Amino acid sequence: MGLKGKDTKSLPGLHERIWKTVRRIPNGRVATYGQVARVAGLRSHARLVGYALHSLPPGFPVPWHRVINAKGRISLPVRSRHRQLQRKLLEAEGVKFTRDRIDLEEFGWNA
DNA sequence: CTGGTGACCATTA
DNA sequence: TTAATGGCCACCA
Repeated sequence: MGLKGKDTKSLPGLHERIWKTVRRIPNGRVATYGQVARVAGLRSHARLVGYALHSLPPGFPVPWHRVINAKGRISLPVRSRHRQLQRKLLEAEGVKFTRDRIDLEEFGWNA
């Protein structure tokens, strides 16, 4: 019954769906791209989550920084400012990094 | 239509 | 532990 990956064509506003889901991640917690995709009902669209966040209008009320990759790391380019900003925002919420990694067992969102 | 791209992921070596 | 690989598919030029 549910969406099995291919019938996403008829779904309108995939980006909105994704943003909406990201808005549900609690303060001080993180979710992976794949997890966001699953919760949004878009199984095989982990990459689209990254794309959707990338194309997020500046100042749009979505906690994009709470989304990281499956390894528990920030996916943004090492050199970019956004990467530093993301880490800063997370640490300000109490998320701890061990080297460059976040313990998903401890800070992962229980959706 | 076609082909390239990517803020991904699970598996394998 | 990291690195490579194949799959994934909406988006864009």
